[in-house]
Amino acid sequence: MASDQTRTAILAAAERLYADRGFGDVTLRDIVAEANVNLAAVNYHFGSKDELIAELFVTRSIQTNRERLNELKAAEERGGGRAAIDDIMRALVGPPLRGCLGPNREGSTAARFMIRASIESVPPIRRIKNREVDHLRKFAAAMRRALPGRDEAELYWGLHFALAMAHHTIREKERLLRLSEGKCDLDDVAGIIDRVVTVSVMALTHGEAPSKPVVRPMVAHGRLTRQDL
Amino acid sequence: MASDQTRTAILAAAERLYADRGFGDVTLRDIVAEANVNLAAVNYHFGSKDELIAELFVTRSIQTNRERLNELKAAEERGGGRAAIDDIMRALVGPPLRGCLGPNREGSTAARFMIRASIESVPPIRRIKNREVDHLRKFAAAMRRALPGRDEAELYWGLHFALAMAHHTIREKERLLRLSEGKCDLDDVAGIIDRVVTVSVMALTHGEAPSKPVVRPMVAHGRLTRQDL
DNA sequence: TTGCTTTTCAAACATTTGTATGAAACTATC
DNA sequence: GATAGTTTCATACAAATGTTTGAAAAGCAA
Repeated sequence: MASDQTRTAILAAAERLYADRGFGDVTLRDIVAEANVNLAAVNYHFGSKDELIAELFVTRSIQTNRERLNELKAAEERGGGRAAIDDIMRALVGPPLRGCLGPNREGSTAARFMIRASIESVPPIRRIKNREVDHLRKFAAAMRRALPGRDEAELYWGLHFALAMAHHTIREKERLLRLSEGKCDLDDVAGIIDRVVTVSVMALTHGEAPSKPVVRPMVAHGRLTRQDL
Repeated sequence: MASDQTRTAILAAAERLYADRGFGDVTLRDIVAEANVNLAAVNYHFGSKDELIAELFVTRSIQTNRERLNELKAAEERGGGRAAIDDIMRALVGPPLRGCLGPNREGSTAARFMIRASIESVPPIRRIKNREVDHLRKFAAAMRRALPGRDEAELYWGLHFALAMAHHTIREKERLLRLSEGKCDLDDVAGIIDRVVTVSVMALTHGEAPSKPVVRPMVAHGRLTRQDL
């Protein structure tokens, strides 16, 4: 078996170009030029352009999903089989937020690619995203265990809003930065995660005390804290 | 001056096709065929394909923005110059949610077009969305008056999260429906607006009592209510 | 009608695009 | 080192697409 350095070079070049210029503006010829390989190599190694994009996206998605499930599992073990709702939401929104935001990730091609994939929406990526429902069901199940007796629809709305805040922050971070004239610190990823988790849990428990205080103890700037009850 | 029925026919056909099949799958030839006009008519009347898309989107955007500002103005008059935070958030998320969701809007081309524009993201639409910041500043100003002394960043985060929940609900309504197996009622627009407003206000006031109870008094299914403090 | 502007039309343009082909180069196994 | 399988390469293909053109048609004012 030959070294698949051509395959790898194509993947790296494609991810970089898509991240920088978007899916609409990058052609296969751009990619092979960047990767210094022949035009036909893409179809030889991946079958088609769409399959190349799909492979890029599933790779990163699997990464995020694995981190999510790891965090969920850890939280469940910590809680003796039943994770606290805070930790569940944190496991849900933490990985994608950490993966896409933050100053350290500034130059990360993977991060910029995932942001791009969240802004633009091309058919191969949409197809993969549609399969995400099965993955989310695991979180719905954990939430059901954490908040037994709670109306099912409420759980789904809470899950939905948590993803809304996380994804919208990733997708619209430039606009939020511009709107707030820099007052919102998009580099403080931990603080953002706390924010999203806190609001999600508030939405789910509608104001009741959470099962326990939010885990992360301190953040530099004034972020949301629970001061009710 | 001739009747611009050709212009109008193109706009209608384009909006319908884009709404149904997305921006990526619809060509100028599809549009002119649907409108029963000549291919060159698009460039004659609009200059380019992108300008046609832009005109479609600005028309609908202006509609939403006007409704928002009307609601905001009404709320400010009700409050003697200072609108309650609930009403501000409601003015922000109500119009787009009402415009895109609900069973009555099922067949509305405008609604489906705006949903599509929120899912796919093409350059001409992105350009227009970037100008939306000025519009949002008016809401930020109203929020500042409603919650004086509050940290500026907190206000922007609340605004950001409100938009996140509203837009994400519009954009991912099919997925939420599938994930919840129909348990989340996407046709109950008023209930959804209440939900988003309630959570947004909770995020902004982090658990404190709101300036007044949420306006809408009753909804059929069990939705979020404030029971804290 | 005459003359001028606006609008429509068929046709062609000029690229751009992803994909396919068939030969050449390379690699590894016997 | 011959052979079979794999990979690379230059090139061609074929189709789609937004845009342009120049003439014909339609409107309209005098």
